[in-house]
Amino acid sequence: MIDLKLLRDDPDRVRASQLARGDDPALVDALLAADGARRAAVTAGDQLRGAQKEASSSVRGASPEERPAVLERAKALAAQVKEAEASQAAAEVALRAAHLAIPNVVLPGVPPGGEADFEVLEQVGQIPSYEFAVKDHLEVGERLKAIDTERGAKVSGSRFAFLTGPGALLELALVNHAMAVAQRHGLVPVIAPALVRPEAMEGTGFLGAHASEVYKLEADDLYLVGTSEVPLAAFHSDEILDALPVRYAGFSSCFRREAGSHGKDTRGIIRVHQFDKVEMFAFVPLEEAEAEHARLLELEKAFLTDLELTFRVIDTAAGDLGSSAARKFDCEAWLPSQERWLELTSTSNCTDFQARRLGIRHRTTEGVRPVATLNGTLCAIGRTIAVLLEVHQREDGSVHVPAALRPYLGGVAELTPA
RNA sequence: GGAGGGCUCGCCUAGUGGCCGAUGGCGGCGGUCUUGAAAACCGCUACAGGUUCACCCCUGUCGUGGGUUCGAAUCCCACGCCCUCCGCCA
Repeated sequence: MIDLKLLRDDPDRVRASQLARGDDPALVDALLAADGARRAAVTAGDQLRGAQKEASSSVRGASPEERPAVLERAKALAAQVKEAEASQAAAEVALRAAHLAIPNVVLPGVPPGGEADFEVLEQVGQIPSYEFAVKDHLEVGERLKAIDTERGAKVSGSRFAFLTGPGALLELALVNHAMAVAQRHGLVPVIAPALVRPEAMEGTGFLGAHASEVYKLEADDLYLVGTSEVPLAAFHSDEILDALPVRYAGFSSCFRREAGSHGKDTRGIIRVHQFDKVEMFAFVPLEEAEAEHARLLELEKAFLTDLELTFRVIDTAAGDLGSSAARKFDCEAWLPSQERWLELTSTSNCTDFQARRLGIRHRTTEGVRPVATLNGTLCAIGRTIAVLLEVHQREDGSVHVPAALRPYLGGVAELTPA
């Protein structure tokens, strides 16, 4: 939810943000109108309630003669209060609906436009070249007996895979390395629930435009999370935090319906319904959000560098931001088999948008204020394995293991087909 | 799945129709005292909304929603959540 004070003070900024995202600026005016209507309803209700309160407390002191008249007056006011409360409730509902319709206000500097309008900030490493015909990650993985998509499909359907042998060990190594890095930088390791209540899902903004991406367990009114951002954000919901910053690194399985991506990335494990991920999450004062965002990006870059991958960093365009994000940086690694960049990590500055919905605040000298929330991928494991297998493959089918991962793999320097 | 118990201000707790936004303790903050600290004593100590430059003031909030009533933390109904015991179970 955006800050209504900002909207009142500077509606043009919100309109400009809507335009940059390619969303309807008229929604901003609808929200302004709903806000005004609610305020009028609240004021009217407060006055009536005050009068009614006075009337009912005068009932006790009334003499027997005047009692019937006083009671009559109090009753009449009670009826009016009831009406006023009904219209106040209606105004609140209308305001909330209008409020939820507006995504976060983008930060200055975010490129306007859609998915293709990102800005490349930097490239780390050289695009690798190979003196043999590169295989894609599935072929490499199958020869290593690390990935089994056929049995994944047999057991669970399309877009499911088994990680076996070296594949499974690689996952554990990546998790361990990610958690070690996280701890070294002061993030608290967390194993998060993958099933959450509707409030958590809604509060993080995943039930809006992307609701069809989400698995829901109807019988239990629970959702399967698509990222541990959801449980990590909701971890402190309805709390007033004493000391900031608070930083976590959460591990969980992630579930995505991939409803709108038929025919896209169908091969291998680049786009599957279930994968595991280590996600960073930070709660900081609003003024420190941008600095924290830079910090999360640095951690992501360092992690990819540890894995000896080539990647570029992009500043995502406004229209490609999630509804909660005010700015988003993606790290995209080079995928040799397709000779293209593939998103491996993503870090979003959600400013106070999620915190407002989730009721996460902290005390400042000016009072209790919503915090800023930020998230960032430390390691999306399945996709990272896919890229590692491709980038570090050799002609003989073996795969070079980056030095950073060796301690977690019994010291081996390469994976070889059995 | 079966049977009970409970949800009040950061934590614990008092409170069975108007004098309750709500008692007391702990914790926290400020002050007195002290070279400093502790102890003791005094004071302050929820959030949201409306109005306001600000103070004041007004309104709402005792798990949530509804009902009864002139008036509800207190009575009624529904729901949610937490806990305990039994059963089952990684």
